[in-house]
Amino acid sequence: MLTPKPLNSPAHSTSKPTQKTIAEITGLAVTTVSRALQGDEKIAQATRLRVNKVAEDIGYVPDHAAQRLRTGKTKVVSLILDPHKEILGFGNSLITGLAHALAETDYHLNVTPQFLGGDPIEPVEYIVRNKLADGIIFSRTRPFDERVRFLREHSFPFTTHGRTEFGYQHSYVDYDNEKFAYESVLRLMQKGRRRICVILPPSHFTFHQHLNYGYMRAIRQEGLECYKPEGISLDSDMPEIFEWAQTIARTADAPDGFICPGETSFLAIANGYRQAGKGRGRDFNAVVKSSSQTLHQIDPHIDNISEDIQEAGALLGANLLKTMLHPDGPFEQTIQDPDITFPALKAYQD
Amino acid sequence: MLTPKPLNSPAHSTSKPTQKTIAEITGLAVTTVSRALQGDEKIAQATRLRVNKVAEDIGYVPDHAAQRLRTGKTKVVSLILDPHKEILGFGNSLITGLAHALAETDYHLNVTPQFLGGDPIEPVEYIVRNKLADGIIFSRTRPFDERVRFLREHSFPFTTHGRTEFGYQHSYVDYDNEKFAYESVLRLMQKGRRRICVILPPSHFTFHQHLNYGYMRAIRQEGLECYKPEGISLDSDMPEIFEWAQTIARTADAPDGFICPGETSFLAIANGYRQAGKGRGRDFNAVVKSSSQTLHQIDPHIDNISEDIQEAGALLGANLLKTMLHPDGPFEQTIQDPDITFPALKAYQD
DNA sequence: CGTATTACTTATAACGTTACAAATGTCGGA
DNA sequence: TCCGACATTTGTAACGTTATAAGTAATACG
Repeated sequence: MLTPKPLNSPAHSTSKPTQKTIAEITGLAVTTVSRALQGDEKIAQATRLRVNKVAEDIGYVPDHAAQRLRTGKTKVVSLILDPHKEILGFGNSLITGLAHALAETDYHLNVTPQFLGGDPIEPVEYIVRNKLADGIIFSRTRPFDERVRFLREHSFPFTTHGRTEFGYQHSYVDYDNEKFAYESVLRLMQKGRRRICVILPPSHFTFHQHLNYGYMRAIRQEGLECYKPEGISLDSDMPEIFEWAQTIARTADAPDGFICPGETSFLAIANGYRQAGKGRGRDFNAVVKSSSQTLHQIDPHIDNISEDIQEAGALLGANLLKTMLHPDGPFEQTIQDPDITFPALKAYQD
Repeated sequence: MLTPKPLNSPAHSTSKPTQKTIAEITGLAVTTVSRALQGDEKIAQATRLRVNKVAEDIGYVPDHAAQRLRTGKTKVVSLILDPHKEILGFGNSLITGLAHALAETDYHLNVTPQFLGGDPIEPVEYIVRNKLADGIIFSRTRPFDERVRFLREHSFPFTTHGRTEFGYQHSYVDYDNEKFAYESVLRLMQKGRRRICVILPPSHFTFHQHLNYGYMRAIRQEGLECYKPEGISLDSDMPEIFEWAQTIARTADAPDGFICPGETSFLAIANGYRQAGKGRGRDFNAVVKSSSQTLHQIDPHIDNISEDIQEAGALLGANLLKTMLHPDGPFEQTIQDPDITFPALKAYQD
């Protein structure tokens, strides 16, 4: 597995082997070597085999910089990672899934962090201007996302995690948050809850709309009242949510059901209610969207609907690869279906 | 913020501006332009200013590929990210810290995932062979880590998260796990615990030794018995730890104190004990190493010693930058000091 | 007034690769 | 024997940048 020692012929002993080295050894022209390595059918098969053999023997590896300079292709995919607070291990899972999708290709993964409070368009512009990648992936999409507009204008391949509401099509992967919210309300009603509250992400994100719509549809259908906390969102810090929950828990018509589209918001709420002397199962229930096993360990009886982030990463990778191959569509649009399999009711009257 | 429109002179209207474009506009030679952009003192200041002005006006951005090809420098730092299970949000925090350290430089961050079960040397070899970066950062160091040996042999700049036991020096950032374990034992004793158990990482990691040494030192000093679970490690899956805890909790001399160098192991153990009818505070206590606010929400009374992963990322970045600047040392070696500030005892007899 | 020195600027070549157009050799058919 | 068609290989130039060495003009010095 270690780098093989270079051959000891005078011409190519010291420095690292290039196509020129192979050309000298085989007696072929550099052009021929290049095309043989690319698997060009116009090169005799015997030659291709010989070149590849020599290449392997001397430990030739193509120079990315040179290929990039010549072809204009970076062979890099950029993931813009923003500080998701609400989902435990979001970044890791997404990266892992994406890496799997790219593993069989010759694309590399480049992660550009989106700093908290920074303008989301910045990293995108930077990558496009400096041609740091051939394709971009980002999340926390907005209905009329500036980044989508920018990338489309520049005909730069991309895939988003989350939909937009532009008239035109683009590649995305999203989770059916509408269904998640709708089903969550029903589940909480099954448990006898009527004052059902939903924790929403900031309203400028597209998935705010989806969650809200699913929630409102169920609320109206069931004739319930609508509870949406003021000043609290999925992006609020845990202590902030905790404080709010503690306060609201002590009010007369405190919510008795919570829809938490993220794990951390649930933890803060449960803590707040506990502090106010209210217990889960007795005084309230919650449905949580989770993407790790963590909640199951905290309390095995929590109703949770899982979102497979690693799968999302893999799908994003696959969709982006297709987009880079066919930049003018058709665009792959994938919606992850929430896996609604709640345990039977009677066992969970905790 | 949008890319400025290129000038409309016939010579350089369509394609993206290069140094050649600037040369044509200013009437200078390309070489002069190049050196002016580099801030070479030998170029008249007036010229430098003029070149930079034009460069900005036409929206010139240097071509990374060309620079890389010519100079051999990639201006990339590679973080090899392995699937840490025990720390919530490890990857995100490390990346964020690292990104901050690199923000002011012209280095980019490249994340190469280490697949579960894959040979750790593989991504390192790959990066070095293909010259994908100028420096490497990795974690989960082993006492005689193959990667350290390999990188040293190839004189490739790197910084590790965790120490090794090689005779020679290299740059690293580590957490004082020895102190963490030692202080944890003392804390649990303060709470009246005597059967103190430590959850250790797999023994091939260096921080296994450090934790073990700190633990053993305290155990011997205090004349306690030593409890180390067989077949369970920090890397075990949560359900596995849960099962083990549930079983052990029912034994006669079940541990009454736990040292958890990761959040997830604590959650699984607490769950196991709970399932066996044993409560935290009453039947056992734990000291947890945590790197997020999550545990505080789950139970505000948990004794936890925090490890600042984001700071670790920033330190790793800073140390690597120094190493790349002075490849032959001196090597920056940073140890993060655990912040041992437990709440007063009486308030926490839960 | 000629030469050394300083302050700049520049021509040339190269990094490793690939696109393009052109060249070479081989073979079957007229 | 000659021609075209085919299979295969090759020379040249270029991608955008920078290192090297060499150039020019102006100034200082004796």
